[in-house]
Amino acid sequence: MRRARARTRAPCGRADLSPYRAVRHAVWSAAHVTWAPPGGEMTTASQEAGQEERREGAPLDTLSLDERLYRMRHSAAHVLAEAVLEMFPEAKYAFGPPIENGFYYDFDLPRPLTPEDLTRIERRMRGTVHRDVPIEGRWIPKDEARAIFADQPYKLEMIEEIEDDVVGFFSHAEFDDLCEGGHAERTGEIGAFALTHSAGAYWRGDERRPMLQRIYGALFPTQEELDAWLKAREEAERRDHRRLGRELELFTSSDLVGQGLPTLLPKGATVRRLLEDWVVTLERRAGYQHVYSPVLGKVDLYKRSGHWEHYQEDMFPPMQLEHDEMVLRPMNCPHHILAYETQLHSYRDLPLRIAEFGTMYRFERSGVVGGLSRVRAMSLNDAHIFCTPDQIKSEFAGVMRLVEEVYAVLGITQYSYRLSLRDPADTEKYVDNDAMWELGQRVLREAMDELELDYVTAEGEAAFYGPKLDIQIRDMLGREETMSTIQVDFHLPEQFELRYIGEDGAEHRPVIVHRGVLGTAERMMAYLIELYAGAFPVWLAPVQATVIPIADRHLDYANEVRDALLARDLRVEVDSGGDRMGAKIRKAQLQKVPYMLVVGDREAEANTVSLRHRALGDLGATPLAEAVVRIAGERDAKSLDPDPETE
RNA sequence: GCCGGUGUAGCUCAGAGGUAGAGCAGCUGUUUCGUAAACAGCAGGUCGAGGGUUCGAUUCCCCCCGCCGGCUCCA
Repeated sequence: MRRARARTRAPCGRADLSPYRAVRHAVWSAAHVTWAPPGGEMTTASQEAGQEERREGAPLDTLSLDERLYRMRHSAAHVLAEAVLEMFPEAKYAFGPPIENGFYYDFDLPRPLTPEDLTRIERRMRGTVHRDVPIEGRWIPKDEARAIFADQPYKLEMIEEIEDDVVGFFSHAEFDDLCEGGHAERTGEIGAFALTHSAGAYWRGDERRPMLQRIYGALFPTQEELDAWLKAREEAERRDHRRLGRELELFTSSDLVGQGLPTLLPKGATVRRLLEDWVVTLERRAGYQHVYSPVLGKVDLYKRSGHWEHYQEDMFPPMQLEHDEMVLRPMNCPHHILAYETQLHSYRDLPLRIAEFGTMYRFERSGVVGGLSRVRAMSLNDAHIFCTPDQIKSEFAGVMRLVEEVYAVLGITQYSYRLSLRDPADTEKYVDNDAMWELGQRVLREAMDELELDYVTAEGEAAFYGPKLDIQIRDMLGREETMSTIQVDFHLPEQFELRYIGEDGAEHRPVIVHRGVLGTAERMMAYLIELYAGAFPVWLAPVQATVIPIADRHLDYANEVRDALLARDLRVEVDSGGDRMGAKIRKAQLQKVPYMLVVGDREAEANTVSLRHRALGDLGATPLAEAVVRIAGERDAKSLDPDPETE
């Protein structure tokens, strides 16, 4: 198995593309996403470059690289920078790597860019591509680099951070860049590209440093591939859960309520309740016990748990009551700990699994909230497993089984594992206890290895109290989010002085495994809306069937059909409006109702329905009883649609 | 929170320094129809909030708020 943790050096001066991030892209590319480069997994060019002779005058040759796309995208970033520098001679250029579907470059510019600027920049870039000039690289001494980039503060900063005596240098035409390569040989080999948008980005990804302007471009070897990607992106935008949420009447939000506080409408509430009931059932079978705990509590509780010290910034500010300061809970671990503490436990009680589907409140920064995937009131499918240290691995495996079952039923196939570790240097964010972290991280690694699962590691992504294994999914636009998470915690048991009586009659400290399967109901719904493009499988569909009477005289029979479905506990509506049948079908199609039951004279006569499926179309005359069995059967089997992609 | 964009009817969007328009949805009427949109009429907006410039602002300027794209953060 692959422990995907390679040392990578970022191009154009190894700035803010963290090793983890570079590798993460590689894993996604290889395992899940749209392209796999000729060599299979995307080895970054700089890994190869690192094996070359680093001395002054040595050719910085990348011909051996079998990474054409990487090189095309990287060179396109250089061509972009060249165009921007021509248009804005006073511009400072910072960092410009190839990324998954293209490239970007960061600039410090005298004024904000407009869409027209992008058009002009793009035109200039095409000129450079057309001129087909050679791109050349070599190693140069640091002093020479300092002279070349004398008026480029960002480049100078990068030069100073390079430990070698020589630095990579690439140029084409009049354009120079500090860069360790992975480039096309000539600008004519760059392929088909388009500048997509510009956005702000902090220098070095650090919010205390200047905000630069980042220009993003998409690039593929051929125009056909680029067009296909642009088209796919447009389609992805059409299944944005925020858009579908409105169109399908799933949820709404209002600035009268506040940012990040959406309201689930009846149809969305139906979906959530079904998901929730189902997962609670699975958890009960897996030995979890469910509790309810309050959303408001004294700040002292969170001081004891450590949340206050480490998490205060992310909590809603406290409210002052008569004698106490109260806060909205950001997590419910302390409550579950209190549930554990109501009894003195024997080792025979363990593992004890306390679960709750409750809402947490987190004061997310205003720029990040949106839709259902990033909210300030989130309903966690949370549980805390109190166990002995030697039960951690089997509990971990049990959670993974649960996650896999849930994902399989929902049809979630594109996800990756991320082992989130602490950043040892960050004692502010993380509980300061080296031994505890080492142990927790080792246990998680071992557990993953035993399950033979591939993962990437991410330093600085852990919870404040312990390391975690996150399961990452991507939304339709490729943005990555954590869905499920499993966390090992030696800290909270210590804080609350938890204990159990062991076989030896002595007191021992239990371990807590925190875990979320759905993550949050909100984020899971956002994801599923996009995954299904709003066409929920029958078991989750807010309306499972619409009965469509052809004319008013068929209303009585339509109601009979409805009642037959209701008798099997199906969610059914009769469209008794004045529209023609075609319009009623269209309405039901647009609402993504799985089944339409058209009834007219023939059907009323023969006690049949004319069955239509939203994806399969007209299925023809079907005896009413048969139609009911079919729909109820699909519901009970939690079947996925034949092919949601093609809808 | 930061950078940029943006905010006109329930939704999607036009418009212009002289107090606004379309399509869909809604309502009413006519039509009773066979697998993705029948026809007609009606109604619907302090043009995101506040301030300023102006004889006059929804339009120009400032500030605030929301939304969108990123960054940072994160379930």
